[in-house]
Amino acid sequence: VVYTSEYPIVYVAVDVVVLTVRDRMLQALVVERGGEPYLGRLALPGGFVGPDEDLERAAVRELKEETDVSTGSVRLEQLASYGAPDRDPRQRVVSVAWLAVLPHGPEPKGGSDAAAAHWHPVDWLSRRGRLAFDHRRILRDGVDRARSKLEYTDIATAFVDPEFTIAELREVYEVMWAEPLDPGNFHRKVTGTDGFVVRTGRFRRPARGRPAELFRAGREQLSPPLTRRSLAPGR
Amino acid sequence: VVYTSEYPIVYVAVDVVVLTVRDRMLQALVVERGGEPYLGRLALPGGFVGPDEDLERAAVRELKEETDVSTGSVRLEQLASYGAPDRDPRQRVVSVAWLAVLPHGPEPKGGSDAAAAHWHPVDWLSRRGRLAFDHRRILRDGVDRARSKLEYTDIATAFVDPEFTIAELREVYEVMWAEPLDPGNFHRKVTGTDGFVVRTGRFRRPARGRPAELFRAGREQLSPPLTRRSLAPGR
DNA sequence: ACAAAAGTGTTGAGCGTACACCCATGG
DNA sequence: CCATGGGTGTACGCTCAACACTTTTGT
Repeated sequence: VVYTSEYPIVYVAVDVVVLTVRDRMLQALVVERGGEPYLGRLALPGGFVGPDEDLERAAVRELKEETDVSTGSVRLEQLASYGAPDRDPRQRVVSVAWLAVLPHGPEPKGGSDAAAAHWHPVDWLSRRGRLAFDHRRILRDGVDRARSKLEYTDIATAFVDPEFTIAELREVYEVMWAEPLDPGNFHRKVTGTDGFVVRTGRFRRPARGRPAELFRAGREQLSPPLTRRSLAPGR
Repeated sequence: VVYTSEYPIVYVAVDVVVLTVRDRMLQALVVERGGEPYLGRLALPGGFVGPDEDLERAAVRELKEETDVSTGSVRLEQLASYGAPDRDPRQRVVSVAWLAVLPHGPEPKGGSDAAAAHWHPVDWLSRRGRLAFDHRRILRDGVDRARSKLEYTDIATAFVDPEFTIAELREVYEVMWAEPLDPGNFHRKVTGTDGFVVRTGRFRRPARGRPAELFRAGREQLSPPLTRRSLAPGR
């Protein structure tokens, strides 16, 4: 089938910045490109939008094709669109980028594929990792967005399991902001911020020490926010 | 000329939410549609992206075609992209929306055109104004963005002239948040927030009362932010 | 002199940082 | 018993909302 248009053709794609915390590092999901251009380079998962496909649905589909994550546990949010005329050497492509946050970095699908997806630390990707297209920029924008949303939304709860301890939540903030937080003050602040977390009454036994209470995520917008200034001041 | 593609064709457009404060009201620039679909309805200024045109450049071009504003005094920021398959009844169109903020709502160009642009209060547009396509949603997203950016950026300075008084800046906040602010505390907060505003040493005489010092905009990011909570609490 | 708007002083309340301390478990 | 991590108590310092007050103009 050949499609025709009286206007110049612009392709529309989606790319997804998929973030997780593994081994106390912020990591992102990338695939190795199996074709030109940028053959063999790392790239964000993504692809073209289907003819009658909603943009968000396309992002979900691309994400599912790379991981085994169930849709329910993914939080997808639109980041921005990237449309520099020369961002793809083949033809004009405008890409709508999305941010997804997963708990615990599940193993990606089909590890034997040529285009297998892998987790890599964001620090490494943005320094030594030579990403295809403008994906380094997109990754940076996604990380910046997640980092700032920690303050005024419950996005941190998307990095942990549905039931989590306050210490697990604290680890997310510590990794994202790359600084240690006072455990006591963090606990008080999180449990004291209106509907941020909800007690379950159940507990989990850590390797050592007193059992920690399990919580579930509450409302999405935090007020007052958990400012970085207030959680990680001088030190 | 006819262009061909082996993939389904998606058109890429830009739409611009242009905001200003006039007559103590937040107003937006809209055009009356001169063709189908939505003939005669109000719509955000916008149009298709040129074949080798950057997205931001397309937004600037559309804005210039409707107003006489010089590029320098416009602040453009990407809002989001809208791509529901049925958002345009003719064909698949993905629109990249932008936010622009102007001082004082200059008169739009070519007031005699059928597709003349006009300022309308945002309140009216979002209630009684029946906007074309999903532009009501885009307008709301743009207003929400501007409103929240008042707290942690200097976006308010884009609503006033390059040299402005603190009272003019306060009017922007009062209109955007729809609540009166304490003049004294506002003055202290703004002048005390590190590089937000810079004294010029010059003054302006108001109709009545003591002359007000003129300031210029300083750095873009505010720290600490001017929180709405702290500026407009109980009352 | 008075009204009006700009701008400064002041104070009590509340928040948050730092750190001490207690709690509950495993070894 | 000790070590370890979970969680609470507490006090000093800082911010800031409220509002009184001073400054500088036009009429």
